[in-house]
Amino acid sequence: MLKITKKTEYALIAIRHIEENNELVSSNEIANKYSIPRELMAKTLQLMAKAGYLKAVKGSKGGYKSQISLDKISLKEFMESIEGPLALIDCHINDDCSQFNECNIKNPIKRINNNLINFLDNISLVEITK
Amino acid sequence: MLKITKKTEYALIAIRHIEENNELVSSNEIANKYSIPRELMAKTLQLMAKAGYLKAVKGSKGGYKSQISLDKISLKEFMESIEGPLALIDCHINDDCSQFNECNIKNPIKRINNNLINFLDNISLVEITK
DNA sequence: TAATAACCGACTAAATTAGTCGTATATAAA
DNA sequence: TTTATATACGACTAATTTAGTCGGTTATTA
Repeated sequence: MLKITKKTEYALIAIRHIEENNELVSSNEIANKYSIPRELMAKTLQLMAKAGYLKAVKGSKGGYKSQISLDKISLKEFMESIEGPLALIDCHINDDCSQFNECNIKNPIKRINNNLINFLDNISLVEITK
Repeated sequence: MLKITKKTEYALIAIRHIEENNELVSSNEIANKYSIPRELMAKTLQLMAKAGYLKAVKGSKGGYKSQISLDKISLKEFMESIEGPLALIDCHINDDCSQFNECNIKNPIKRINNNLINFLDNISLVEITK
């Protein structure tokens, strides 16, 4: 409960590592250094590149470099671009809960959810490098 | 990611319902009203009784009643008594992460985790009834 | 042309969460 | 004293989500 996924965890490890390297860093390099499964690290980096956080360079001697300032991205934004919308319970995202009408906690939970989102939105990615 | 479980969700629904009823409320009653699986609701209520939040009365005409003031319990405390310790990632709880030594985000995540726990600890259960 | 790297989708495995079942015990009421 | 209804509890299965793997493609450097 309330866990972040490995994918997000690996993404954070990668972004910090890349941020602290001026040169291109390959997926393999990161996977080895932090004992992360090769393919999974690769996939995650591809996601990050797609989201615009990283610049990818193909081919031998290729790799990734950072394309953002960490202080401009919030943890909320970063996580959502990797995992999709965040919410404590599903009905906050897709509205199709069969129990919805009778639910007596939907409003309170929504309020708490918003506060949580807000909490994450106020944490900048720079925090990860400290 | 970052979801609360159904068990916790059902527990919150139940505690609010019970709180708004002076009389004994049975597991079946709650399960029916909110379309929650009978057995699961029962199990969850038993957990809450064990944790001391509810008083259980056995037998026909039995059921549960509240044994706490919601304003004295935090959401963190309530959730943990149902699900066990909260943490964004496992190494905060059990320390046995094989990647631990090289991990470059362990401290930042721990800090963020503590803030999150703190956030939940500052929300009282009364919030659920508003 | 060989080696290395990103790219991508489909797939399998593992873990967690959700829900079920059977059985025991307690109590009220017919 | 029997029936109905309730909590109590552990073992089990099902469903969903998360984690990880595999095969094949394109791009670039040496």
